[in-house]
Amino acid sequence: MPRTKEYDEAALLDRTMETFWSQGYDGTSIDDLVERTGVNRASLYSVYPDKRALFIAGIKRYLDLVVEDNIRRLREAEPPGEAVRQFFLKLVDAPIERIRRGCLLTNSATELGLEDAEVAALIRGAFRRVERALCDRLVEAQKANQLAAGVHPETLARLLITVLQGIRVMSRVGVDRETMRDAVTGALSGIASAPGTEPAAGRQRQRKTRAAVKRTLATRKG
Amino acid sequence: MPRTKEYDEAALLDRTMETFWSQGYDGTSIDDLVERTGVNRASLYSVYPDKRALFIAGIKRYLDLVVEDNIRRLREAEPPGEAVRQFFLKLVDAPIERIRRGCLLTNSATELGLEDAEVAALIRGAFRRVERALCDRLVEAQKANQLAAGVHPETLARLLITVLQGIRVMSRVGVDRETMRDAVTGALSGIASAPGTEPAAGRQRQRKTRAAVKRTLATRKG
DNA sequence: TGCATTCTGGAACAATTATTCTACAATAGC
DNA sequence: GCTATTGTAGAATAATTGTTCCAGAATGCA
Repeated sequence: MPRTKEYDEAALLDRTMETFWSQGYDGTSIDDLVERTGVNRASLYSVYPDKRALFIAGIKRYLDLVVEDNIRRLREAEPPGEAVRQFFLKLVDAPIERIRRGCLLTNSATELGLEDAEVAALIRGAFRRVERALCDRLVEAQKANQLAAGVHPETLARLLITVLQGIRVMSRVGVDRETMRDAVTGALSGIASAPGTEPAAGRQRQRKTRAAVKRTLATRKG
Repeated sequence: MPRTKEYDEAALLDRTMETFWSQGYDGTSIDDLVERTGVNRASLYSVYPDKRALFIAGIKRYLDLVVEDNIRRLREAEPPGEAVRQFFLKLVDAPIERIRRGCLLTNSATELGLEDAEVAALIRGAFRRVERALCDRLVEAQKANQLAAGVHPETLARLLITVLQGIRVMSRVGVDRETMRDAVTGALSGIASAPGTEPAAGRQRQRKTRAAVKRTLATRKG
């Protein structure tokens, strides 16, 4: 009986997610969404009761697509130590536009805080899922002798999600890659960098080459 | 000749800073500022040309008060390793309202990104100042044998500002203190916890007591 | 006591906001 | 082809936004 829809629901979700991701919650107007999704105002409101619902749908889309994809990458790469390492190196070596966008969860966390309890819970849940995935791989890495025996995987995993969030903040305001790479290097110092290699005792690994130190000092002046 | 002002400029700045800190840039209206500062709209506009200028004034106030105070604490405490340690422990043990507010710089970084180049530069500058202060103390700590010789202070300093930002994100959405304390513990694992004590080799220090592990596991379920 | 000058309170304005409404268009089954 | 039903386009609404304006109030110096 009804007239058929002219828009694609998946595409609508993707565009909604992207818009909130780039512009934030307050920074995105319904008009923006109408324009970016190509879907009419009335149609938007026929599916979602209000702006907040659209936002939550965008967040959930982000969880399903971006976060789950990251977790999959983390879980599937081998060996485990290298999976964790590559996960963080990719973070700072991503294309510049991707870096500048940051993370929808990080951006929403600071923008909304605990103002919206449901959103906050979604964000905390995602942090936990990533933490758990990191922890699992660190346990494996330790068994495979890619992580120093004295390290507590849970503690390191919690350091790592924190570093992840920190990187996302700094990358938003154009902090240089070298600084972020150093942060990652420091955080990963307990993990063997070459597969199967005995990990260096703790932070020994993070000593720089002379060239790297020079680069760092040069950056200082700028 | 003129009529005397009825408001206090320092108080105006403080209230402006606090309002943007709690509510963000987009989340704060001029009406909010009029109400919270007690200063009339016309008076506000007679001193600052627009909302953005008020915001930048608030940011600068934050730099002068909060950031400088943090840096002073970091620079003056002794011994150096303990100064760094206490700096981060205080961060996660702060009163709950303080925790929930997060950091004006972190919040602004994710909200505005590079949209406003001047704001972004102010934020990056502050990050750099803190990083430098951390680095200086780490160099001292290393000389005093409170930091393992193999650790590169600059690298660790960069890890630490990143962790600082990450904590500020997670504390906004109510991540439990235990998680954040673990992150800090992990980040500080190379620093001797008792003054004058030989630092543990790298991450050895972060092994938990049995009680702490139990607490962690209990948290998992909730 | 004036008068120039600055501050203050709030009205006024135009733009933008989220949301609702109304008129119309397109389809599916009769 | 009619009609019930759903989608669409955009006008309408009411609230809020940042900003400007104006009439009056208070001061310091002549």
